[in-house]
Amino acid sequence: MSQGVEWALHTCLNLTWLDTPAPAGVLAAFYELPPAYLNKQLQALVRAGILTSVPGPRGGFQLARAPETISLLDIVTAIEGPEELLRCDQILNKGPGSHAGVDYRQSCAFAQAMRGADLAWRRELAAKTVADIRADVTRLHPSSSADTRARIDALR
Amino acid sequence: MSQGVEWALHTCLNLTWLDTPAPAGVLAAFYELPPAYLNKQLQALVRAGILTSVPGPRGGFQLARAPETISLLDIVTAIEGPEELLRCDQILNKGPGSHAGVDYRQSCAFAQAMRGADLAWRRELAAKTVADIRADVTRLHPSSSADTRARIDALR
DNA sequence: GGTCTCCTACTCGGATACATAATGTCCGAGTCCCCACGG
DNA sequence: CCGTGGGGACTCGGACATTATGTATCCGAGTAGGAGACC
Repeated sequence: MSQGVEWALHTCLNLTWLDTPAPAGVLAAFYELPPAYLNKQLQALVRAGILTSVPGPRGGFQLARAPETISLLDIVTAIEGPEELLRCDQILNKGPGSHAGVDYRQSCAFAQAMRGADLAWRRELAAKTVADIRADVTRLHPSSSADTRARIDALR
Repeated sequence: MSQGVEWALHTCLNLTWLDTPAPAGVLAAFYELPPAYLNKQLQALVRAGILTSVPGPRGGFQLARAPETISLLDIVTAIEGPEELLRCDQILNKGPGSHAGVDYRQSCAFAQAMRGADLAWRRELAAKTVADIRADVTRLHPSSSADTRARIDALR
């Protein structure tokens, strides 16, 4: 799975502490990431409606909606795309009892099982929001909010 | 996720109908797959202890143990490797409050959440065995056993 | 002093290279089967 | 007729190309902000 997912998750969390846009360069410097490449990932989050971008000076990225409404699944699908974990190519079509017009994504027993596992995975990810993570972090490290804001301002 | 997983799943199911080894070429022709590449995937299943291979004429691959003891997870991990879906690179180490000696695979809230989803996925896959799939298929298509055996023999 | 204009610096956004892993192919080592030969 | 040895064909196994995907980079379009000139 793409490494950009991890970057996107942490960056979204960092953005929850802020109330003004932060440029991609600053967000990248936070974890010493390649700035242009993080920018690319953030663009995907913008397309998914998770972030909004403002160009020009004092511009950057910020959350498009409340952290409570952003699930981890939203971020993962924004980066990785909507395809399920195992893309079923319906090789049964090439098999012996292949009837044209049959959708083996539905009838194939393996596809059903894999889809079930895929749904379980997505259910877990959909249940956890960025706000939940922020609450967990705040509980363990109450200074995170101030620390993050300070560091962002220092890099700005 | 690698396409070889789908091939391995269906091939293992086909092998449950047989009691003699089947060569990779025959198993590949069953679904019109590239023979040498399927061979490569089957080698991984052998290394994982799911199949056994016998060389020479009348040789090929066969199940190493009862289908009831082969879970879908076994096959997936044999092909894809044991890594979890999202490999956490601990980018927090580069962050502000990074304390050396802390394993962020454990403490990072995102890593925990992703690990939970990963476990849910694996639990689903581990619960379903090749024998379960075979039972499902037999229920819907009782002729599958004879059909598969006949086709394998025809290709042999 | 206030206001308008222009210019500069800064940002995102997409088009462009590079690296890595998945996919696909090929040939060699080992093994079994079959057949011919000898007893 | 039966046992035995050798040749041939078949199989896996790993080493070698090729393609696709993820990773990384660069430059252009657009915008806000500020400096300077003019009223």
